[in-house]
Amino acid sequence: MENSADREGINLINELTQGRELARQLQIHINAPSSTHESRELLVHKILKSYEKALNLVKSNAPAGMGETQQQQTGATMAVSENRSHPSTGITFGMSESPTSLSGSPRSEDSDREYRDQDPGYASRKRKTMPRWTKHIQVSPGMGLEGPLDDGFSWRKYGQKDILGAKYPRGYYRCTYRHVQGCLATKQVQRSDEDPTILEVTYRGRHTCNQGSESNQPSVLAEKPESSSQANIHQQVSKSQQNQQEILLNFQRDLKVETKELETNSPLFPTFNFPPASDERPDSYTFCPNETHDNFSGELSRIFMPAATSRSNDFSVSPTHISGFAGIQNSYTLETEYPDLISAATSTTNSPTIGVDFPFRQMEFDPNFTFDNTGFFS
DNA sequence: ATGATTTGACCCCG
DNA sequence: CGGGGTCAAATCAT
Repeated sequence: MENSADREGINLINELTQGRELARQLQIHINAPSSTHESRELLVHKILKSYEKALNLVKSNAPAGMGETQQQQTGATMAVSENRSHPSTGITFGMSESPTSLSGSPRSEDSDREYRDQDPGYASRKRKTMPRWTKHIQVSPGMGLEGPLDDGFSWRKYGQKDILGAKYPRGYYRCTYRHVQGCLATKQVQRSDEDPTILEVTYRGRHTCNQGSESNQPSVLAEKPESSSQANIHQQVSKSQQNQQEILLNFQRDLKVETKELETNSPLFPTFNFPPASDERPDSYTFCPNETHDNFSGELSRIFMPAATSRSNDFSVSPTHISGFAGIQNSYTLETEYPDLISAATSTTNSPTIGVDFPFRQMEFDPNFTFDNTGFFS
């Protein structure tokens, strides 16, 4: 059993380190002509969130009586003011800790209760490695696309629950093909109580069903045109999702080779960003390395820079050329809260690698997943 | 009739 | 013990 104090201390350091790194990136962004408004906003959002987390960590150790600042995704509210038909999304990618959400409460996920009976070890392990990331989706008030908004996959609602401290209930969705194809992907949709036009969509698990797998045809998805109540948006997204899934799979496969190089410094990870490509190929994966992980970046660039975008020091993000999904900017931020892995890494004598390989080896990436060019360590 | 949603109960975990 | 997540029967929609 680990003392939680150590763990929180590490997390605190991580948060602060990430905040610093994000601020640096923001600085670069400010000077970079290629930087977009959205990406900067996103960085601000992440910085704020990082500090919120850090504050929470401090508060948890501090004597009671300190004011409770509301933790909410301020920056996610970055309304894409220029176009209201362009809902914006800010995505946080995490795996063992809930992002600063409206509830603020820790979550426990057990989507596989059934399996656990037969194979507890398997189930719990699988659950722990289940990736989780959150999008903050802003929907325009007038539009009907909310709730289970169509992200290229078909979901089936299996529950709804009032969350403590949240105005609106949280909806639970699982992949429609869960039982047919054993796809364990789930998502939760929580409307922000501050701004009801913001949906916090937390995805969990990778789609193993066909809708996100290997078919590259333009119209693969939704063999089931359900959800007549909600606006069915164009679903070509899934194509790029499939692509990205493959790429990401390659990504994690290749990555574990390089992890040894990363033990040098603070556990910062490079981040990257590629917009949800409109069509078959996401044509610009932009990947932004951190200063400390150049070899990492080299490795990544090999994988993530299919085309001309090989300027590994550039932060060029082009979230503008989105299509398919009503212009939603998909920027996913990897969050690495992995206390277990950290404590494991730090306590192990012969492997000082700060769990660097964790996110890519154990995490399964989702097809509708895009990296962002901000530090994804939190 | 079939499949999705609703909704209260149940389970697990912190 | 309480909150969050899931199950599953009842209900609704197509």
